[in-house]
Amino acid sequence: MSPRQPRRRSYDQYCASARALDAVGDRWTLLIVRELLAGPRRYTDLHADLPGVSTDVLATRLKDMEAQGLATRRKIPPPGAATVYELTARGADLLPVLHALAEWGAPELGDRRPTDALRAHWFALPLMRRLPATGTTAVVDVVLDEGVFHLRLGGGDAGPAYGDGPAGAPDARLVLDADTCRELCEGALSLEAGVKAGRIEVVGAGPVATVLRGD
Amino acid sequence: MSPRQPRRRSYDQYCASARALDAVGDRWTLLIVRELLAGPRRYTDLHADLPGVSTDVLATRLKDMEAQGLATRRKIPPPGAATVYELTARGADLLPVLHALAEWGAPELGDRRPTDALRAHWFALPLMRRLPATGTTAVVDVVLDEGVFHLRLGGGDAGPAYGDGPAGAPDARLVLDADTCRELCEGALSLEAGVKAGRIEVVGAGPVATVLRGD
DNA sequence: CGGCATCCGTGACGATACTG
DNA sequence: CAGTATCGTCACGGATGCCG
Repeated sequence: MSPRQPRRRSYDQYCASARALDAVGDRWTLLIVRELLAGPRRYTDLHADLPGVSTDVLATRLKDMEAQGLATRRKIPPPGAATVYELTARGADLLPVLHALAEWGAPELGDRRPTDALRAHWFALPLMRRLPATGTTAVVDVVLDEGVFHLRLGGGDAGPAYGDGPAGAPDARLVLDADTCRELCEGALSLEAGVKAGRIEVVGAGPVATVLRGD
Repeated sequence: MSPRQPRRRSYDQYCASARALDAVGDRWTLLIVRELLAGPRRYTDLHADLPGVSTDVLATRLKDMEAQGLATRRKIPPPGAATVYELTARGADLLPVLHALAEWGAPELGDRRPTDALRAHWFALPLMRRLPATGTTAVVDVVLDEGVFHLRLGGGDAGPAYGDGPAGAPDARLVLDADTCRELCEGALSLEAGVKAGRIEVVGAGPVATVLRGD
């Protein structure tokens, strides 16, 4: 019966980095993690936000991730009866890996190529590192033409630190365009300078909005 | 003439993490970086310390990394006239990525499989994060049955933070076996407990050795 | 001997079509 | 909606050969 999975290709090295790459080094795997870090996702949503991945590869990766304890399948019963994929705690622990990749990759962004897909929440990872500390946990909505997502700042312990699901009232709201967002991520533009130049609008009256404005 | 390399396969996503994976997401690339983080290496050395990589893939990766500005070729003129590969500053900036991968992958090490290759310096990355802060820059030699490597602690700015090249007199020396080293990396064993149990020997009289002993 | 280039068999990948 | 089936192509791994 068991079709004897022909043994996933391993580096066969007794090395922590090589073991990590055995688990998540396959093409598309870390990008699936990036998507799931924003919260539970349906198969079709994943396929839509990962342009270029073929259906069978996506299905295979999700199965592998499940078998390795990185993700789980779950049925949601309410009206929107569907199966969603969700990271386990072990899978969510990959956040620092994606953070490091995003920080290193931000300078490679450059100008947007005509073939480049774009989703608003892809800015979440590099952006988080560029925003000032808020002291306490704060939720910031980021609004771009391409979409909206929210960041949870200051509280790195409980679950994913960004998402685009339903949110309560945020502590502040940031309105900007994709190019401004890129300059922020690269560090070429400071939040304060962007606000002064009128390229970034900070909405909100609370202390978090005040900190973001740089006052 | 230009054979028009059919364009390296890209994710075509305007996302910092995806751009990073475009550059270093290919099989073997990050492991080559791991090797070069220890210092300049010859082609043959790389091939020897990356068991399983085929000669053409290694040559192709090195050429890609050179084209992308991650590594350079250099001739060393003295008696050992050979060409060595060396990371550029941009390539060395991948250290946090490998750190994050190593930290995540350490719990996956488990028991050593009979097929697993092992090199002493593969412990350098996860081990660095488990050693106490030394205040000032310190060089620690780590001695295992499989080989020796040294760590530069406390001074993360100047060049690679580990290596196995020729070293001057270290500030301290750590002697242990591979299994003890694994438990240290996983956090299952503290340095102090290992010393008390006689599984780790700390050699040296200076302040760094004293800190490592946990006094 | 170090540093690849070439050839070949296998498997992973990408696109499309189709199904419960 | 959530995949499975099929197929052509390309990347990978292993072995060998060439060349300074």
